[in-house]
Amino acid sequence: MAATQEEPHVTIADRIFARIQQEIVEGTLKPGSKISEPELARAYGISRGPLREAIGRLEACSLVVRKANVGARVVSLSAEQLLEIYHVREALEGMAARLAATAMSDAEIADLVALLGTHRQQIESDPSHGYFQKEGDLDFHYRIVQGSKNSRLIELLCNDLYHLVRLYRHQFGVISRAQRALVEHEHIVAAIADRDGEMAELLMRHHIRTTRANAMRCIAEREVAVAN
Amino acid sequence: MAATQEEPHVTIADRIFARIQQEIVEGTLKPGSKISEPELARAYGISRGPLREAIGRLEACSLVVRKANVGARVVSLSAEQLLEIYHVREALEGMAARLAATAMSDAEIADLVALLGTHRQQIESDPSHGYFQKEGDLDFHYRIVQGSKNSRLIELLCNDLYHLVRLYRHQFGVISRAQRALVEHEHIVAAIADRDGEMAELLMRHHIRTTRANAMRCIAEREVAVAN
DNA sequence: AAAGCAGATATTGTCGACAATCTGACGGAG
DNA sequence: CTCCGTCAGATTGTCGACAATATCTGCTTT
Repeated sequence: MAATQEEPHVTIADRIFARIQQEIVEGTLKPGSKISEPELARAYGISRGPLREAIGRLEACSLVVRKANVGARVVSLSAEQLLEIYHVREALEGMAARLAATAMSDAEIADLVALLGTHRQQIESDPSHGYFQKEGDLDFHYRIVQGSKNSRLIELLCNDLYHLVRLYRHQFGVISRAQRALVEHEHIVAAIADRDGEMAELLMRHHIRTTRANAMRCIAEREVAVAN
Repeated sequence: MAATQEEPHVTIADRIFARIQQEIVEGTLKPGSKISEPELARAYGISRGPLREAIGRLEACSLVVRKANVGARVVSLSAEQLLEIYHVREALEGMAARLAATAMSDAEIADLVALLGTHRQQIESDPSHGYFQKEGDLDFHYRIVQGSKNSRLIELLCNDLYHLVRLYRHQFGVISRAQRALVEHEHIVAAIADRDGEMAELLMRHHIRTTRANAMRCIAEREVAVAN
């Protein structure tokens, strides 16, 4: 007996859901494009039953929007909707940081410090940073949320919002400010290591507000570029 | 043309979803009880297809939990899970109050003041308060969230979390402290009327923390009562 | 020529049936 | 007597087909 391992018994709907989710997040299925049930069912060699269930779950994490008798389309985020998401992120991740400050074990905090160490190394060796830091940034936030030990918070952020975040990073070409973000990450971890939840929340919220401002600036620049 | 009225074209799955949701929240379907697909399909005179879709949506707002090849059961909240929900509520509703302080119109604020007036009247005329204030409390929170004008916040709180809140109020017999809650509500509205988002958030978070403490106390008392 | 209507086509919503899996009972071995 | 394997019943997962609705095409009308 390896452990109390509960085989989740993966179903077709599970596989299709994960697959379409990945294709949406990575941009293979572009925002605004139609999700045709017969077409996808043929493409994946499955029936429409499991496919519809998968689409339902995608709708639940707002990766697709569906209208009755019309069909589903990949979500296309407007700048306003993105702002709304950032407000939710600020609230939820702030709380996550606060909880993590008391819920994380010393070992987990040490791991987090080590992670930031590799990020710093990565940035100093390659100042052009670019792609890595994007995922590295999410990796950091992911760990903080996990550290809160609040299952509902974890599900909301890791299963829903982060996919949306990754999606819009593809949709709008948001470039992350790696060095400044890393410094802010280090401050947050320092507060958690101090077991100062109040400070961790304040720093996290400030960090996300800053990230939001950066994203909004990128989008505004992109829009004038498109207008030309 | 009456207006830009978009007929949402209600489907069977929509009706069944709303119906089961109501039965769960109101306690007709008790926590932990099994959701049998053949049984409910016969009871409602529909096929298993729309019913399964409805169950999927109920799972998305965590009113039921489902295991593959086993089935779905009405969610049964533990005290720990309830605590987690309160942390999420504190974060989200705090943000909602902050946003409402700048997003609500003067007319909406006036309506809110009027609502609290009726609550005060109700309480002073009937100090035993009891049932009414429960729904009155949710009504207040509901309006604040709507006032944030943040559609994602509105959906998270009004479509998901509030149903869970109403459910656990039935599951555990939590009695609300009407007078103190009303005073706190009035302070929050005062901050919103002052357009002081920072203060509105602080007061709302404090209010929810107090509510949480009250709920936890009620549950603890109930558990010793059950133990006897 | 543009707008509006009618029919054809395709897609979504719904249904009943079949296959895979879980649950519980029965019987036998230790 | 307890524990394990086997089998029957029921339930969930999946499939293909039918009905209801939306979309597109082409024609008529002003």
